Amino acid sequence: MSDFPTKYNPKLIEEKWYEKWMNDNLFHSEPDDREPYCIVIPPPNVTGILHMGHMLNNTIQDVLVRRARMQGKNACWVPGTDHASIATEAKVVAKLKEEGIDKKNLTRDGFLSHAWMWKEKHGGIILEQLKKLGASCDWQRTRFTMEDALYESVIDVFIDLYNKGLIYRGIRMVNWDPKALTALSDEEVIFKEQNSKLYYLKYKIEGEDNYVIVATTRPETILGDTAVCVHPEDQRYYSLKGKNVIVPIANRIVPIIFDEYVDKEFGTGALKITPAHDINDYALGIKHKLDSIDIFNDNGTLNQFGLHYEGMDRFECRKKIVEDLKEEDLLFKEEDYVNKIGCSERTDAVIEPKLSLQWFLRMEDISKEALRVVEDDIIKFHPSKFKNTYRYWMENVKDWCISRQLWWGQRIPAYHLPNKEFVVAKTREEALRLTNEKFPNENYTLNDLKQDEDVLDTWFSSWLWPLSVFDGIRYPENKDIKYYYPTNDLITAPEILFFWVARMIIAGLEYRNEIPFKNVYLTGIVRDKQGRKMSKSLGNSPDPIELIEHYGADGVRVGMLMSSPAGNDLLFDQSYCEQGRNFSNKIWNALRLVRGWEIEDSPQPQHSKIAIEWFKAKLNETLIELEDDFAKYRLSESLMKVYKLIWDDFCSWYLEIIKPAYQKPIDRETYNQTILLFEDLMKVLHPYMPFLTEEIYHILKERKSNDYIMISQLPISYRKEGSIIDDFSFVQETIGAIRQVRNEKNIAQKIPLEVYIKVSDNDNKSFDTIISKLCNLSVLEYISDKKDSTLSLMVRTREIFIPLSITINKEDEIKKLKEDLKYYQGFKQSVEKKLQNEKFINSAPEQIVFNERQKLSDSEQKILSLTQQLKALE
RNA sequence: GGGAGCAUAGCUCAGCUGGUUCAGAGCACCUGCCUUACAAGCAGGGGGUCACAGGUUCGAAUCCUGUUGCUCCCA
Repeated sequence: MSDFPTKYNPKLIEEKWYEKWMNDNLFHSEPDDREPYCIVIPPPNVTGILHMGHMLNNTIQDVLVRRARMQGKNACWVPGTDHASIATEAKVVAKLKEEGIDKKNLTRDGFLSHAWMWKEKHGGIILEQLKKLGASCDWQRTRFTMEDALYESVIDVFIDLYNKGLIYRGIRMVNWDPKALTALSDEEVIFKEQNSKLYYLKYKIEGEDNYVIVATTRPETILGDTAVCVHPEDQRYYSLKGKNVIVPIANRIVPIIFDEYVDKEFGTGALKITPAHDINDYALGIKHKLDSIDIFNDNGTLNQFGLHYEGMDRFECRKKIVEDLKEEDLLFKEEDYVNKIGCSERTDAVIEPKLSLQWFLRMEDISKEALRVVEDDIIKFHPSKFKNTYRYWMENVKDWCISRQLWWGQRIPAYHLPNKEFVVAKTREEALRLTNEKFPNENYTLNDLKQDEDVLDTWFSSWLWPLSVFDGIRYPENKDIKYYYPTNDLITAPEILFFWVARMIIAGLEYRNEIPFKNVYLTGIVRDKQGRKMSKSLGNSPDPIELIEHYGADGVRVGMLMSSPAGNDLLFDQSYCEQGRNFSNKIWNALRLVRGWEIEDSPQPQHSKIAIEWFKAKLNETLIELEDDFAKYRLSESLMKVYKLIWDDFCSWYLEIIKPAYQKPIDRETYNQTILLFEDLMKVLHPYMPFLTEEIYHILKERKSNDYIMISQLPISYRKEGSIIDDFSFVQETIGAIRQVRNEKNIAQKIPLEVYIKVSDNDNKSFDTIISKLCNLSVLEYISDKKDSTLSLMVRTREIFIPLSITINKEDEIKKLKEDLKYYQGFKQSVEKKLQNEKFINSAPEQIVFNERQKLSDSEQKILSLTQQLKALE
């Protein structure tokens, strides 16, 4: 006992076991003839550090993987990171800047070597932190989206899709990040509410003294205006048909066009059209064949079309142009206005819609099958409500802009030729061959080929993740991909349902004609107690590593799981971790109790025998319920069931029953059985609390050096039979009722009580020794008559009498009995009413009617006995 | 503006195809206990017009309609 402190200390234990598991290579998986169970990790960003979202996400994955492993499956959890082109490039640029190096002065290769150095130094942080959490990833399979095999896979896919005619190059309005100097996808733009101003500008009508007033939030873009648009049915502007207006400051003459797109209610009902700088204007520009004047440089300053504002930043220019407009009396008025502004997810710069030449993937056709497999539940979403969101996106899918104007990423394998044409090929040599095939008369040489400067969107790597981690793109017949693919479960956040999940489904179907995973478990967002999203800027996120230090990884895992029913946001509070830690301690102390017993070869007491029988049934019942919970991905409920099985059923009931008197030995049979039950409990708990359970597993018994709980088999459930669980719950109610008497009458546990039970036809006396033991009874007898001057109580329909040495308050007892009587009389009446209703008798199922009859007879019996008790008292 | 979802105890949530698992769990709270595994504990207890208003039904937290409030997604 001296080796076992009263408080469980996770620190050393967790380090010890993780190291042993690693040394014995228990996380590693190779294809064999067992059923595979595979999860690929959602690759965390290589720039990141572990946050609470990762903790939740990876705890769930580890629970699923560990459980599968203990079910005898060949479990494989593939870890890795993605290269996060924009975020990483931004970090590297910033770091170089600190060192006085400007990216512009570096060559592409020079910059990339800095980026790789940065990656080597910082890229593995999250993965190392996951080890502290207990994650049983197959670290030998760790992948990175920029490593050679995965890089090549991305390039192969690009070439293949290009050759299939699915990738094209085109001018489009893209979301331009003027800080990162790259295009962003729609999903990388965050709309934020902002207080701004609505300016009302005067556009003079050509040849008249009149003007049209146009409202805009972006007066600086007037320099790119090529029309003013009004609604064709707007009476205010009927007279303007066929006329032109003069753009203020630019003094350009532009037409007034009519289109139903315009909202008559907004502003003045007249809209300025700037096709180069607004997505809607762009569409109108095409429709009405307007010119498109781009007034910005890539970095958000004005170009030569910005006239005398050239070189000025767009926001500076806005201020200046408003002043100038005022001066020229072209500003009619300005008013406060709240609108939503698109900002870069990574750099927070205000997005500039910009026309540019980009690479796109045609999405419409390849999305169809990906929608169907989710609609038909071939891939199941948990919770299923996300099917709606998925459908909406897939039915309105837009072409995917896959190029980024960066260096850190897979460089687009397209080679531009002096004749403005290009070829797509894996190598420069191959490109030249293609070129000469295509343009045999030009006699181009290698020096004429210029590779595209852009890299591919990071998601264009991640969408291959379930394939590329097994090298399934380059070698589709290799044994890993054939064995592990399709993977089983994907655990991720709903925010990236489209970014990532949908695209993985598309890629899987395209390249293996098979779904990439069977289930998608969508976790909630981790929020603080006030419901705010946890973020670095708010500083409301606890440091996960500190949490682990404080509560133990097991405690934190329990805390995360307890607070997170599937798909719900999780209002995280450290008290959940505290609950997890307390649970560790509870189990630890149960171990201390059991290990402290001295064993003796004596006959097994009856109460222990029954307790073992009951607890086995209870364990079995829980195993069955857990199977159902896991089938439905209800992890927090499953954990709660194990929690209660251990805390309530095992500790509070089972151990209290079999516990020998102080300093008395326990019989060998009960002891052995208890060790086995304890071991089973630890196995069931292991997926949730891997460290504590491994430790206890080894304290319960001497083990061989290669015997670990993490690779043991989960207890297997059998068909439920017998009524011991129901019988025992009646016993629990009885004990509870007697304890309540003790509590109310303030009788200490050490004072023995006498209890008399009124005989009935179906008394089951086999649990009586348990009642006597747990209630500390000196007498437990069955009597045929009621006992006078005793306290009486009812458990279900059984009457119990307890003689008390202290005087009982007659008045109180009568009052209580009368209240009970009134309740049961009312209850009986309502049941009778139901039974007298012919429609009920005719239309309700037989079982329901039978139940009602049962209720009636039970209540009658209660009323009878209550009446008798009252009579005896009065 | 379009779409989706949610509303049950102080908090976080279960509650399946309407009917004894029908009002439940954990935490928090209250009372009494330092009982010899555990005060990070033990025993017991209180607490909800199931958002509101209608409807369907023999019967509604559960199905339908509307109202209110909140959340998310898209524009």
